Amino acid sequence: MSDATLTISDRIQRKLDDLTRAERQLAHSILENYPASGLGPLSTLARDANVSVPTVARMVQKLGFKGYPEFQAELREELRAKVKNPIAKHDTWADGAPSGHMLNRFTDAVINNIRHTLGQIDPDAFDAACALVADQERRLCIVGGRITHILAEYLFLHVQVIRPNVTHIQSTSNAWPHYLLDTKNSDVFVIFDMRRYENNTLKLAQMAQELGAKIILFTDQWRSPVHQIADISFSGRIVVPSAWDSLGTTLLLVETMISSVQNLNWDDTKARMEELEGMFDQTKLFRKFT
Amino acid sequence: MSDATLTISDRIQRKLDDLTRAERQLAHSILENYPASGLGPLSTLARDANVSVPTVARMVQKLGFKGYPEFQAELREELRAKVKNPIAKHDTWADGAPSGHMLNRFTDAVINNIRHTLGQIDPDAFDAACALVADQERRLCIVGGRITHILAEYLFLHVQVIRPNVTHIQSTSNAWPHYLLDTKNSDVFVIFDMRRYENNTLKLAQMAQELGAKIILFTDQWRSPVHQIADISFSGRIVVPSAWDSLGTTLLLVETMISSVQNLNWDDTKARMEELEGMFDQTKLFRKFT
DNA sequence: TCGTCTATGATAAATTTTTCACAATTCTGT
DNA sequence: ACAGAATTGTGAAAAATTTATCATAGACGA
Repeated sequence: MSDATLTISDRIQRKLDDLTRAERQLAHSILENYPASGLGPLSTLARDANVSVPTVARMVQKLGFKGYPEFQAELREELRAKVKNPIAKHDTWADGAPSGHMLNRFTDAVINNIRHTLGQIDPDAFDAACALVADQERRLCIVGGRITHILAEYLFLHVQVIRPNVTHIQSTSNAWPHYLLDTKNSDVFVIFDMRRYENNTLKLAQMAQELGAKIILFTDQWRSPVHQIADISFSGRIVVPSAWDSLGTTLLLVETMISSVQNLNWDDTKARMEELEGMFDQTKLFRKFT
Repeated sequence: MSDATLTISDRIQRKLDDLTRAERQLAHSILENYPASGLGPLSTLARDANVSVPTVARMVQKLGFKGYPEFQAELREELRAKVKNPIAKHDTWADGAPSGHMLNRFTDAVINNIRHTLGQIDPDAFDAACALVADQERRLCIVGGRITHILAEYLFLHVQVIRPNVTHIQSTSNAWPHYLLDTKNSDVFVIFDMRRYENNTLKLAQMAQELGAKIILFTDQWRSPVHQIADISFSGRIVVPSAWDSLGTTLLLVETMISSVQNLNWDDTKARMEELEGMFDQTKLFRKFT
């Protein structure tokens, strides 16, 4: 194995026998809580290990680095790689396609987005949002923009089955002021607003807020201005190798929300689904078999 | 929650709204590969985020640290604590939520679906499908059902920018027979049909095929009957812990297709996008800043 | 016991990094 | 369109960290 693939920890252990007493003492101190201690100033490291400053400098050179900063840079690089690692494990997603194939590049990006987004989500806020959406006492308005209206509609189509009193508004249409007429302060607005934030969406959100409605926002990592007035907001990463953004992460959040809301209202949902099934049967919309 | 128990990542996110543009840019850069980037020199961090050196210093103070070194010290402390903790962090996606939380269960399922689906996709078929969709000589019809029409519309909204001569049909509407009137045998139909396969969709597909059109199908793992007559079909896994199915995997495929098609037609796409931008500017639909 | 050689640490010099003060720019509200 | 405020960047000064030089202590063999 070449040096490039060895971690610094490995390199230290391999060299351990060639080191002098003070250096070994230092080495053990580094490994003690690795890699944090190596990322601080040289002098701190020396003090913690009870060795002199030059000892640290010398050992770092013995390990093959030009100087302490170079040693630190590699430690950071190692940390960076380690944090990324759980995804990188799957080198290629579509077997048989080169790793540079769009299928693999895109999937990588989406998984990355998901990891990032989920890591930053506050589960309590998420639960609170689900509870609001599930609350049948409140009227629910779902709002989407030029592209995001498809997420709004997706959420609408499902929540509609779970509970009554749900509306889907497209902020890009000019019909939305009508919906605000009846807004009460118990109402809940779920708003989707992603890059190329829309003026209409912001206005609608402001008016809804002034009327006392609760606002739940789904936006991207750069955050729609609606964020300022939203009660709860979720920002999903949307960067992919494309001229456009990805809705993948946000869809995941929406689907999870649907599932949670369904659980909160399960008794009702079950009854409503059965009823719906019956009606679908009559329309002959779906195939009965295969 | 006191500052002591908050991670720096949390603190950055909490402050995000109080930050200025450059500072937010920096904040995202720090979170991008956290915590490695914050452990390097201030100047490197500034360069990576494309902001000036004092901007970094100022933000760090806004976060409540006396200076950059103190900020770094706490980052290291955080890393130290995290490494010491024997908890398998990669077990869960949403830190702070129990592994049984819906967020984690759902994400697990979706990632699993993606892995499964991508593993079975034939890249050549995928490329062939993209080439068909990109071919401007052919008329393109995009067809969706009761739920899947949102994917159809999503694809439509994007392909519409990339190339002319695209139509979106909802098989559940009763207007679709009209679209078949002009079908030529060079036409391409992209059809979405997932569980609760729809009678109308099948009929539409059959008629299109009889008229000589090419058919590309997106379906689920159990495969819509349209599969029998489709030229190319992709089946995505859709099982999640919910009473409903997930469109996540299929959305991934659609977005990847959009990106590939965009690349195939890049010269045209670029020109069309610029034109579209100009038109959007005139509508004042989108916000110019923030 | 002495001399030599290596290991170690103290100190000073050099370099890098951080902070500060101020000017240029951008944004906001009238 | 303008004035005032806020934001951002430039360059210099201050502080720190790292590196180099050198002296001392200890180990080992003669």
